[in-house]
Amino acid sequence: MSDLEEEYRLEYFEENGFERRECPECGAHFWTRDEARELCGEPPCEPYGFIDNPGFDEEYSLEEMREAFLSFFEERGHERIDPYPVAANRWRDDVLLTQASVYDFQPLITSGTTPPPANPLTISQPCIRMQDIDNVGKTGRHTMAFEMMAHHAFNAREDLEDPDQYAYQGEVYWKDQTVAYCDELLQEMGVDPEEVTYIEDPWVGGGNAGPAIEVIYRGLELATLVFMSMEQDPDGEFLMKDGNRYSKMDTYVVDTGYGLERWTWMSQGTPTVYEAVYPEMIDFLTDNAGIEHADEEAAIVHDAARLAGNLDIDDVEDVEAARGDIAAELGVDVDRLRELIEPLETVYAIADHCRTLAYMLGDEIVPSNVGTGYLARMVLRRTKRLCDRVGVDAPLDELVDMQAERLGYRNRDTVRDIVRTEVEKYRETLDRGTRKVEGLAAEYRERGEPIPVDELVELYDSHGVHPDIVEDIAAERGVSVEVPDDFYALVADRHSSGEEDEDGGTDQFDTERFEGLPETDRLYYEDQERFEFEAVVLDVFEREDGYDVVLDQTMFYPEGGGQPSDHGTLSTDDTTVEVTDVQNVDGVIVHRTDGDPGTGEIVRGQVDSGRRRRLMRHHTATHIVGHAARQVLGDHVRQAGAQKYTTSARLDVKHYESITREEVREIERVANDLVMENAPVTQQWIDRNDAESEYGFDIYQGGIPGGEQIRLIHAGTDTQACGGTHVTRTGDIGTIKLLGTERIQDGIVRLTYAAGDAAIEATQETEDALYETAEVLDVDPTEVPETARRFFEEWKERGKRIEELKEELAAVRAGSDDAGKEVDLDGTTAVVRRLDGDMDELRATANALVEDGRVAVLGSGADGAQFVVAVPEGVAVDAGEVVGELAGLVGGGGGGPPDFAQGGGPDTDRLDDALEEAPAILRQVLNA
RNA sequence: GGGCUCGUAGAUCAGCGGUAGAUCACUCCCUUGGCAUGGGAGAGGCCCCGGGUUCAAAUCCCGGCGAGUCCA
Repeated sequence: MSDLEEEYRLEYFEENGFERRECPECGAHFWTRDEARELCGEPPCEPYGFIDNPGFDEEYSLEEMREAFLSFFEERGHERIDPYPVAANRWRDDVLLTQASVYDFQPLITSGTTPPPANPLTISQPCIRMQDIDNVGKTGRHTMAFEMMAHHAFNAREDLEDPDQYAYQGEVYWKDQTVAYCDELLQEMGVDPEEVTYIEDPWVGGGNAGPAIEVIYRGLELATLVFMSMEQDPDGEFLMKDGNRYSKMDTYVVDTGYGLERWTWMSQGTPTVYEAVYPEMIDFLTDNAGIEHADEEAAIVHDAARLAGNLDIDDVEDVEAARGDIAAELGVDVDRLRELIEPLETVYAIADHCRTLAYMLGDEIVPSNVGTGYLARMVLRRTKRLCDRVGVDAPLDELVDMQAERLGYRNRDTVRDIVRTEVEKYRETLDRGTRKVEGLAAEYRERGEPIPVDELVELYDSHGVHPDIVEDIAAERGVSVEVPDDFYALVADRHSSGEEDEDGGTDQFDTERFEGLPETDRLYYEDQERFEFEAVVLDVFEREDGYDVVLDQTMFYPEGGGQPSDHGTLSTDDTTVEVTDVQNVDGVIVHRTDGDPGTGEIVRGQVDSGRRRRLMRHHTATHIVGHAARQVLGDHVRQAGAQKYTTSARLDVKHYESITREEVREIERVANDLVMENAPVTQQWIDRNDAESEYGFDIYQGGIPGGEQIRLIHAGTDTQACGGTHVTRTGDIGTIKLLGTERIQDGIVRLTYAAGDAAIEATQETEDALYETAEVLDVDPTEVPETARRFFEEWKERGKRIEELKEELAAVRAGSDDAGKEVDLDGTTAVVRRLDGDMDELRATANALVEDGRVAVLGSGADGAQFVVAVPEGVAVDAGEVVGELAGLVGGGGGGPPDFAQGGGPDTDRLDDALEEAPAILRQVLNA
């Protein structure tokens, strides 16, 4: 076991007169040139030393600092790399957002599977950390959006037996050079090297670990230098702070992080980081919200911010606790201080949130109720709330656009459109919620009770209404609300009730069996128009209901990329077996068959070409529909999933609104234009980094493949990384017919379409339905809508007329005395009558009789035996009881309120008997 | 990916096994010199769709479609 101490004994430290010290306050070990230094330099051991006293020779804006950093490393042999999107889920599925520059290179590059885009490289990577959201604006130093400036070097051990197993070889540079660069950069900024401390602080994360150094200057952590070189290993030599053991890896990576905002802040020495990073926006917002401070007030605010920076505040509770101390020190009342500072804190948060939104939406995240889209929506709504609270009335899309412009995004119109759409949606949600709360408030005021907690939870969880909003609205109506401290825990409880289902991925292929076999040669990439081949049977595995056949090469496409597998046959001279499924198991292609062709045999393979051609058309059509949708709806349209069949295909795309009929027609038109262009569809194997730099991240519509070489499909101007089989020219698709759109979740729209003969079939089906309808209506197909409308209107008219006639009929019946039996009940007349109509007629007749002041007992045998009993006001007969008795006689039941009841039963034969009994039942009930 | 809520008149919603309702908007009449308003009358419903349970379903159950919301 080792505690890594050796790892920090750098030659650079030795040669430059550094000494290793232990901080008496916090116990951390650190390196310094200053012989007199005792403390590590980091808060809380030491306060900030740069507020009102900038730490660099010159002031830098955000943009200037970014440029200074990147060119510094460029001049020292690093290639400058464009930043990656903040939506990290685009290239990895374990996280949603980019939170550090090294995220760009995980996991494929850090593990050595894929070469880096350059080595060494430098980058300024936008990052978003949602976990700091509550602190933003308040602590003076937390931001949700930030850029992590970095230089990275990817190294592999030089003593490896097989260096080519990794995508990069040898050492570029390691710890000494990394610290030397950092030191040099600081000095170039005008920093006195005696003031800098390098604190030992081992790093652990995501299964990797390594020594790391925090770079502290005037109380501010300016950089972290991480030397990622270990991986988790139960038998490892190193025990790290997470309690796990780690061992050295063959690859080791220089992972540095220099906070752009902090460097900018250091150069300006403003009280908070926000004033250094967003000066224009803060001016705009305070002006817009009408926040003005007299000189004396401004001085208080300034001093309070400076003091806050010196305190150990890392979250919101600390801020509240610290506020009292600060007020005391300034000799100001704490409430007055809060009154002065809170609006500013809100403004700071708005500026930061707008930058966050600019990154998110600029990088084409579409707000939604799932995934990164949900995070974007949350930030947006929070920002809107903050604006409302502090009185900023500038439209949110304008505020976000200010940041988007500054960050150089080109899709600003779409971003604004999305923000407007979202603000409108939020307004509707708020309106709905407000009405709901008002209703509840009225209800509970009546009862004189506070609104209970479960209603609060329901309002938040199901309707998105925050408890504070409920409190506000309820207070206006004089109803109290108690929000429990564990409110969010209660919400969480509602989510954990369901059992987690785990169906361990019923892997129908036992992958271990194929491990010893060589990867199958994939002939289907060589010629996508050939469907016959010869191959040698390498092995055959018997299964419960068939066989798994492995060949040396195959033309059969295995299921993948949303394209189902090929079907067909394998034949020897003696036998022919059917191929019903094909899967790729780590490069070994497995054919599921109904017979055993014989190991070692040479087989002729025949792919079902009709099926394959249909799948190819649908696959190429999928690329084209995606391309067309992007053109019609905007650049943010991105594939969220796709599946191809022989008769149709579907493509799920991210979009923030539902698609209109006009847009469908336009997409269809653009797609078919591409088909008619008859452009060649070509495949290209290319180095992944070349592909990315030439075509951008948008080639990864269907997910990110591994490996150094990736396969691109070019269809006209559309380029995508894709492993599927495609037609040779777009014209081979024949035609593309959109069959429908459907919103499968908020922010994702599904397009369903058919290509080629499948398109014709689908169209014919639709036409058949129309023609058949036209025939039934006996009109021309073009007149169907008008006729249907007319028929529907007439149908409604008739329904109403029938109702009226029934009423009239009932009145007439009630007035006539030719049928039925009259019974006297203590002076009230009861009419017992059989009347074979439906329930409506019985009810109407009964009502008419009641109008006359008579009790009605009506029975019908029209649909089973049915009764209606109605009683005028003031007569002591319970209609429900009477019906209950009568219905019992026909084998059913019934009931209702005392003045009007219905019932019935299946024994129609006994209806008359039951009516015979009615007078007796009436008297019995009357006497009861 | 999971949880929860909601689809009833043009709009907002109530009703939650037993005769489909309220408010606003709409039409007409009255009050007024006119308007705001006030009084009265009327029209307007495949109670989202499809199954099931029941004597009886807007109401309960299942499935679908549509919308909203919270969490990972």
